[in-house]
Amino acid sequence: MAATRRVGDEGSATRTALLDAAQQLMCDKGYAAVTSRQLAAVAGLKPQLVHYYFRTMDDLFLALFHRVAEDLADRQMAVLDADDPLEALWEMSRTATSSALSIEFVAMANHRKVLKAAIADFGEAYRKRQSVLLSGMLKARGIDTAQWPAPAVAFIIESLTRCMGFEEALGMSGGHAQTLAIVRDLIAGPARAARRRSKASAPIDA
Amino acid sequence: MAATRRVGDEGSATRTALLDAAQQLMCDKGYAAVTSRQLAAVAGLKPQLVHYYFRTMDDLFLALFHRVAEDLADRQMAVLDADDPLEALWEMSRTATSSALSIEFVAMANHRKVLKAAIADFGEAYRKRQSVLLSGMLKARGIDTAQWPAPAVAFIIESLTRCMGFEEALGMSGGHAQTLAIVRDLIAGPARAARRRSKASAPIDA
DNA sequence: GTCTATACTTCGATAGAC
DNA sequence: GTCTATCGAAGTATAGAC
Repeated sequence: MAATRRVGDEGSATRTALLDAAQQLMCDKGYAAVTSRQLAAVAGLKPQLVHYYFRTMDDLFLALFHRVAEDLADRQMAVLDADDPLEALWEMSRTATSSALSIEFVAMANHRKVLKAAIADFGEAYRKRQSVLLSGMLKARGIDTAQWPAPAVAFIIESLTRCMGFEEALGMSGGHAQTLAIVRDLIAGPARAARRRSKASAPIDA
Repeated sequence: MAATRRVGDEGSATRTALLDAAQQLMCDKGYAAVTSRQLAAVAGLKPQLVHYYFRTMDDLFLALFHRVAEDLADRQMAVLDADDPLEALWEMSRTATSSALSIEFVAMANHRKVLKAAIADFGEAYRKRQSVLLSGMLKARGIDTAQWPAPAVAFIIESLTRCMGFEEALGMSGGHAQTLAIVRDLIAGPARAARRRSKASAPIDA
């Protein structure tokens, strides 16, 4: 019976090593490569230890997700310490949501029910915090939040960074440079953006 | 040897049935559920027939991808026949790139090399055609394409629709409604958008 | 074209010795 | 906590009869 099974301690070095190996495998070869056997091979351990520390593979993926989610939440709040918080938030999104790991988790959600719930929960919470952060940043920039609501901007930022990460991983690049230029202008602020463009006629929304 | 193996005819009804079953399985349970056994079970056939029509699972996924890619290319060109091509293009992206099938293919690219190449090739070609279509539409709307280059707009549209599809599948919704409202305004055109907003002060880029 | 039979591999998971 | 041994299930793929 499952209830009688032992489970290794949370602080164990072996447990951490298994999570590290899982993370590495997932990035390099995709989540399908994260099996108890391959995992053990990478970590230099026996496959059975995986089941000792994490009863099921679902438990392992869940533990790994929570570990990276916590790290992401920390990095999210850290943008407030930056000189230019808005730019920091954009760069944080670029490196975080577009990472191979993040892509794999989203991809995995479809076939692992417990992960789907965990990812959705964290995603919504992350989006809410992002909206709060952005709300302040947009106002500080003098941007009309009635026209550009913070939750929309949060979604747009995550969409752009996530998809660019996707496509970069595939080897695609069409439209990336031009999009980055637009974002650079928007982040730089109205004044500097205007100077960047020689003939700034007919803005899209005016 | 592989070269001596037989391969079923392209026009075969059984072959089509297998592709249909693969498509259904992929949408419902994710690509990991598309195995020769489960495939045959859905189609009411024997697993070995999969290998008769498609020597390997890679071949099957490739054939399915090309089938949906062709369909997507057709729908892409069809937007030109619409009364409002720009809105048609947006709606087409909503239903096409955000479909569960599309998501699964992107997710699968990481672990199936042949698919990665096929998806990247099609993705770039699709983006290029989309840029050409959008270039005309933006000019017709009086939008400055120096400020909003067509490739960037193409990328942005695909990012937003794809990620919204993702998140909807996960059960997320934060920022979606607000983003759709912004897009509706942009598509409706400057004049109508201005009327929609009571106090349109300080547009983000002016 | 479709079937039966089958080979081989890898998977998740458990039991029990040490 | 880590090991050996092992189970049953599911995967891809092939050979050959009909």
